[in-house]
Amino acid sequence: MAKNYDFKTIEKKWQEKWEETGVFHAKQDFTLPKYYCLVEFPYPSGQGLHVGHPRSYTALDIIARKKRLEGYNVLYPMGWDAFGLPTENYAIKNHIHPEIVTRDNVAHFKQQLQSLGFSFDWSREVNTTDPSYYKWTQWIFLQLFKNGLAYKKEMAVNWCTSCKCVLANEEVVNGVCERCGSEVIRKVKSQWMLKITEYAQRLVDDLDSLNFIERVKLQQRNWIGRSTGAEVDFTSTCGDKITVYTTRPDTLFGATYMVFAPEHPYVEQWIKEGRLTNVDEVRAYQEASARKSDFERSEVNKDKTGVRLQGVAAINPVNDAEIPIFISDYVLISYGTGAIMAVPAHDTRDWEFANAFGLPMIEVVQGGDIEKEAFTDCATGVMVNSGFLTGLSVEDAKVKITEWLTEQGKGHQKVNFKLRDWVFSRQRYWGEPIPLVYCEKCGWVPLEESELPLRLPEVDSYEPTDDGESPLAKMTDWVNTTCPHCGGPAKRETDTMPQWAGSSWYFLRYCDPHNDEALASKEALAYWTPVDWYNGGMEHTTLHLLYSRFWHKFRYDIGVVPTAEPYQKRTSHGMILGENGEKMSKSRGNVVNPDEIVNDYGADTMRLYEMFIGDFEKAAPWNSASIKGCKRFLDRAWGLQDILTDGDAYRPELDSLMHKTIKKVTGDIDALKANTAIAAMMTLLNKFYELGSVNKAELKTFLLILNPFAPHLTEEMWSVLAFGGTVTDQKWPTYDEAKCKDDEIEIVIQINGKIRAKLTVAADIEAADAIAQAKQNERIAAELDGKNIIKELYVKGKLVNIVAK
RNA sequence: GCGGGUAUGGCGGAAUUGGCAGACGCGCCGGAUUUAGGAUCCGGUAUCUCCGAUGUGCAGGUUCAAGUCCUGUUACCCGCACCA
Repeated sequence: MAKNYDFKTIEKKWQEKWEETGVFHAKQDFTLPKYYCLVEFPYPSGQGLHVGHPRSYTALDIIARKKRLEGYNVLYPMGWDAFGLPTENYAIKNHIHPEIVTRDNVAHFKQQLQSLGFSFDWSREVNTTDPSYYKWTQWIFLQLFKNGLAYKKEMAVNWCTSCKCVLANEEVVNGVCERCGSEVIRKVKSQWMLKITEYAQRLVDDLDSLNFIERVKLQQRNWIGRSTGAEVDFTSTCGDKITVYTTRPDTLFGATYMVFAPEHPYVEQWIKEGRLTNVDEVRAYQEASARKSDFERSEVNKDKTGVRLQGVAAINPVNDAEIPIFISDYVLISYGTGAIMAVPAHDTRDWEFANAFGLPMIEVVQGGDIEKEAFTDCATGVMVNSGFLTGLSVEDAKVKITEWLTEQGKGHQKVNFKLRDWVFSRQRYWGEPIPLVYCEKCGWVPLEESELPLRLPEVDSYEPTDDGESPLAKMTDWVNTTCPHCGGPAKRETDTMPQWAGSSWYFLRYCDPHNDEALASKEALAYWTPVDWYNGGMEHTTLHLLYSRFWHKFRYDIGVVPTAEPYQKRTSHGMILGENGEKMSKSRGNVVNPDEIVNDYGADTMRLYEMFIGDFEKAAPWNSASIKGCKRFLDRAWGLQDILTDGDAYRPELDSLMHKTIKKVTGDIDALKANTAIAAMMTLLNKFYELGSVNKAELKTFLLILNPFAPHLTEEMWSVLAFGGTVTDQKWPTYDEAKCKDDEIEIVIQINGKIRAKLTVAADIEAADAIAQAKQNERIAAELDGKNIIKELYVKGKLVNIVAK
């Protein structure tokens, strides 16, 4: 009898051996076929690893290990996205430098990851807080700045009252801070912005060429929010040109009023020019809406409010009709032109507003009942009351009116995006310093590239300030510097970059992590990029994933990288929930600690369980009891040693099952269906025990296909049984398609679609024979007695169905 | 409100093209072994009025045949949310 499998000793032994031999280091040989597997590098929080992390890491570890056995030069790296607020807050609270906190957290995370036996290439570990790393983050920022894609702007931003920091639009969820859940208010501040909107079109279009799961593509498309419509120029009664954006230019004849966002510049202008007769009322409304948070402003089912601008009206270019102008906060200054033409008969919001204010409606598309609700259907309606558009379909009318507007010089087709520019500065300490200085004479001036990295200075206090200044602002020695351009006195930018900066290019650094001359060498980038398979969380779809695609496209444009897209394939894992089906959290008390699982059951069991838990893409609740099944399976696999016999070929009775299992496991790994791959291996193992033996050829194959899932146990058995070398030296087993088919199959015989008998027949039996044999069956014959056969059919390899009355 | 997804035993979940629903695992029941507990091994396990019928959220439909396709509907989850 083999001794019990001592996972603690054996797993440690192999982990040390892998580290010692560097067997998982990507090879520097650029002639080999390559495969780049990537998982999102973690933020090394003080809490340590969450059981959710290994779900993603194990899935791609399986891919990486299999690809290596298939002969690929695999890059499967790991690193640390280590800038960020929790570290800074912990540092403030405990009076420890964030660098120390980061170092300790990284050490803990690394030890935890290594205890799970992932085949990461640790020689390429990167850390975003390392000056030799953020040197290149700063370098990329400088290129953005030099190319006009970074600009500073005074604007209303999202301000987290607890983090005391600006948030990107993407970081505000339901009006509260994505990170801490505190209230987010609007604050006017001068901010660094990145022109992601300049790439909106390409970010949408290029999705088509990528192998991303559909829900990721869809979410990015919706977030970018492209719409095609027209800009139409109205005229004010005092001669100003008022441009509005609409996706329904066909309804132009139905415009009965116009609405401006309260912040629209014409309001200010007309007040100055003394054209408005109700200035007090207008001012009051402007102030009231300015006080509201974004959240209040966007609350659903809110009654429409607004104020008419008395003294000025707009003139419709298509029929010279004079229509009133209102300001209302349902029109946003940040989208389109900040002004709309209102067509209450055919737009729900305009309909509500018109009803609240008793404004007239003109039906211009027939087909609905505008007394009851706005008729917004574009597909079925016919134009009415619309001059030269009358009688056309909506689609034709759109084309015709746009042509007309263009000819008349009163408008043109226009594409708009919901995506807004990226608010890039943060008023915090623990981030990359922005390498710019402000000179009274020269304005914003970039540091010389030779000055990079611009290191974070030591500060006395990391406390954020209530006035919205970065803690760095207090470091006058650091702030006061000289202008690289004119040599005069200048001040450094004291805001830092958001956490998304370092993660927008880390996958490039892995290709060549120790390069001093460039973010990575051209040769390494040409060989390794794009990433072949990237797995990560859905929560990053409109954050990290979108930001890094934007940065990558920019780098492509300036010739730094060889591809327009960073990631060829993107998948996303479901969350692991607590045992009660709720999200794991400290406050719910349902957190599972991965260290305990590894300690009690071993890394291989943990890996196997995380893959067996369910559909990889879906959320799955943790179940402590089920882990036992995985442990049992591995113990039984270990026990195969006791029933091992000689044999260099699969035994005939197992031949077909062996080939089928290889096929199933191979296909399922590629399709990210580890759960059914494991089920197939369990079935095979059960078969070995049922037969009471396994021969060498069979066991070798079994260990090879199990290896990516349970690398420690399989290596140990391979070694103990002296199969030669290590599993990592072997080739992934192949299967013979012909042998995956059975000679004899069982088919079902149905009468009127109900199963009445089963029959074993040759796999290649002809339909007529199958039906004939079916009818000879006693039971079938009895059932058919006295009935008329209406129809007989044979589905190859499946069933015979006889329809009879 | 808009967009997307999900719904299958006591539980987690299987089921390429419509073709034996419930693979695999957990749990449970029975047995063996064991001083005992645990572990292990063997057998069983959708439901019911049990030689037959019924069963994949609910109601219809198409088909020889529906978890799978179509129409309607409910519940839950995720994303967006006055984007003109």
